[in-house]
Amino acid sequence: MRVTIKDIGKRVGVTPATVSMVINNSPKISQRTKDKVMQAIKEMNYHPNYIGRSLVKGKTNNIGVVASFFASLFALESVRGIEQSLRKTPYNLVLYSTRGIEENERDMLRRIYYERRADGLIIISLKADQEILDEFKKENVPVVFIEEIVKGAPTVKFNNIKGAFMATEYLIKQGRKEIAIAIGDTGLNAEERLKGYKEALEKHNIEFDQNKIINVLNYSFEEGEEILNVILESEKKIDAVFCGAGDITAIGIMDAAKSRGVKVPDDLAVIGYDDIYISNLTTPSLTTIRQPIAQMGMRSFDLLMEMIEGKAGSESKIISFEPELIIRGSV
Amino acid sequence: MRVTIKDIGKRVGVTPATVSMVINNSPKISQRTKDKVMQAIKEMNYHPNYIGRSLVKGKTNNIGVVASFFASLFALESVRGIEQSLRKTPYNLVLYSTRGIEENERDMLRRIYYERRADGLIIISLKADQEILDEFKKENVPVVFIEEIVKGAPTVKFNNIKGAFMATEYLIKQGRKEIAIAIGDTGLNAEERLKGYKEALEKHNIEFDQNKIINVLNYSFEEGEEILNVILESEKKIDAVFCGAGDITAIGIMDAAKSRGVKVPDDLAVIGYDDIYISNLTTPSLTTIRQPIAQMGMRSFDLLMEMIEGKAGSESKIISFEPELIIRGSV
DNA sequence: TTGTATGCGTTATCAA
DNA sequence: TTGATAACGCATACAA
Repeated sequence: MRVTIKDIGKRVGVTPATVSMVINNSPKISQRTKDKVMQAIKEMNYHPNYIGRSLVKGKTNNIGVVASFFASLFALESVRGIEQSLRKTPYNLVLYSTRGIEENERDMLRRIYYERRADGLIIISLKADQEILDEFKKENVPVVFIEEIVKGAPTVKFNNIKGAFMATEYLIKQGRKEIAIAIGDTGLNAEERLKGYKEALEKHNIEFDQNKIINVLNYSFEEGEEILNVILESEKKIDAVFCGAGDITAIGIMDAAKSRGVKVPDDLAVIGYDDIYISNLTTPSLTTIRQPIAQMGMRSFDLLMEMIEGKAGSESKIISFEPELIIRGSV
Repeated sequence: MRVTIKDIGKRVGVTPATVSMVINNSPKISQRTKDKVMQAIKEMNYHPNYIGRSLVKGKTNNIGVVASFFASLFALESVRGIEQSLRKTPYNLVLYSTRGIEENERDMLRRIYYERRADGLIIISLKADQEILDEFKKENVPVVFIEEIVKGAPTVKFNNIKGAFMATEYLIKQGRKEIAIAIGDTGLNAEERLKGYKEALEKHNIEFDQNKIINVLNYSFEEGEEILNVILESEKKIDAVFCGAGDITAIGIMDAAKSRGVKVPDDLAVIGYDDIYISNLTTPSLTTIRQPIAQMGMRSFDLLMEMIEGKAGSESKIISFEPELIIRGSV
């Protein structure tokens, strides 16, 4: 059987309550009893049972991280950052995957919430409806969102507008005139990056051309080839592409260019988004926008801690992380 | 306040015990009571409290994953695989990082164990001493190891001997005679890969030459340059290198070769280990050994489930995953 | 078929 | 300074 405070109490000749007070460093226990109890704890190799403690305290010391999958670079990098911050605290990380099923999200969040599985939640790239958020608030379960903006809770996210702006402006400053953008057509990120692209054009008095938007669907390496085809078949001679869809697709574009005899960056400048590891190793290496994902994960955890400790409110606010332009060989 | 079985009981006019039995689908409850209770559960939006349930059941429905860090490709890929298998089950994943502090490992494992934090443990690339393992057994907490072999518990790992053998033999069959191996000098993996390398040489009657072992320290891209230097300065003219230290270093070797005017594969054949994403995208693309890390994560979780359900014993055994030779352009 | 009583391991309140 | 007792939410053995 496990050793409990009862056993310790019996051994020392005090009640479990006293043992508990010793464990919790109550100031009103005599040094003598303290010593005796501590001694017994060591000798009997006692460790407090988390479950019992949680039940009476109403606190799990768990932080839940919810995402549709833990498979993407983004989700795993976020987890990495969160874990890094969490090391300073007594909290543990519990991963909840909604298995990519959208209807699951509501259920999942509800369950975590009502079943008392976590003291706070970090929700990665998931939408949550107002109703659930209100429930969470009632019970004081703090929530931080990553990348998705929901009214009534803080969001930690990247400044995509600025990232796209920097990329586009850099292309312009390098003398490119006909700049295409390859970007997904759904989601806040794509929207913002398109906005940044437009803003850069506007600032430099280049007219925005709807035809220069190339729609990206699955963000794959293979899709780079299709994108290159669109570029080559374009009416205007495109001399640069900002691939807001990410480095993987950008590298796909470069790869397709190579086999089609299109020289990067001379014939076509390419700039990516993400700065994944490989981007430094391609030929030419990829100029791109770096997002400090892990850092953002850390910040979201820190914020959640502040909320749990009551140092920060749970009102809507956006904490924005600034991207960085990494200049390499593809522009 | 939260809704508990007490509240449900009051509402319906039964005792909490009855409600509990309904929730747990006891066959000896009349359909009428069942219906009424279920109705109330819905209306009052009741969800069972996990903590309470865990306390009485002695079961947390949590699976702990312990690693020194959750930062490496290997650890995160494993988590990904584990999570994938876990989706079919009611279990949740709790991540425990030992923060890279070796003394922490013991403490960490002990705490998880005694504090009843998890029903089972998957330990990634960590050594655990016999003593702790014996404790775990006493309390019936099943443990599965990934990559590290410990007496008294099953291990899921890759067949490194075979992987190295395949790589080396492929080089031999391509007509290479002077084959170097770049490999770390500590750890089971390095040991096994070196063994596979030797076995391939032996099979093809090539004498093993101690001088062809190139010691790798930090598995970095940059280290590739040093390795190439060793190769070029070698007495015998080396015409191939099996980089058992991994693809990143292998790509570093190729990169250094390019800037030194050494042609891959003509002057020097290079073969890596891991098949990371980028290996398909270098010029030339890297021939390498692929390990299905995520799959292995899945298997380790499945095995743990079998142990928890009593379908599998917890005795020492090794489940080995076979690597795959991915032939590309660098050999 | 349902109710009563008890216990899981801990903490907190009140008395002594 | 310590002990007795109740409580957290739930499940189960036994009684009714």
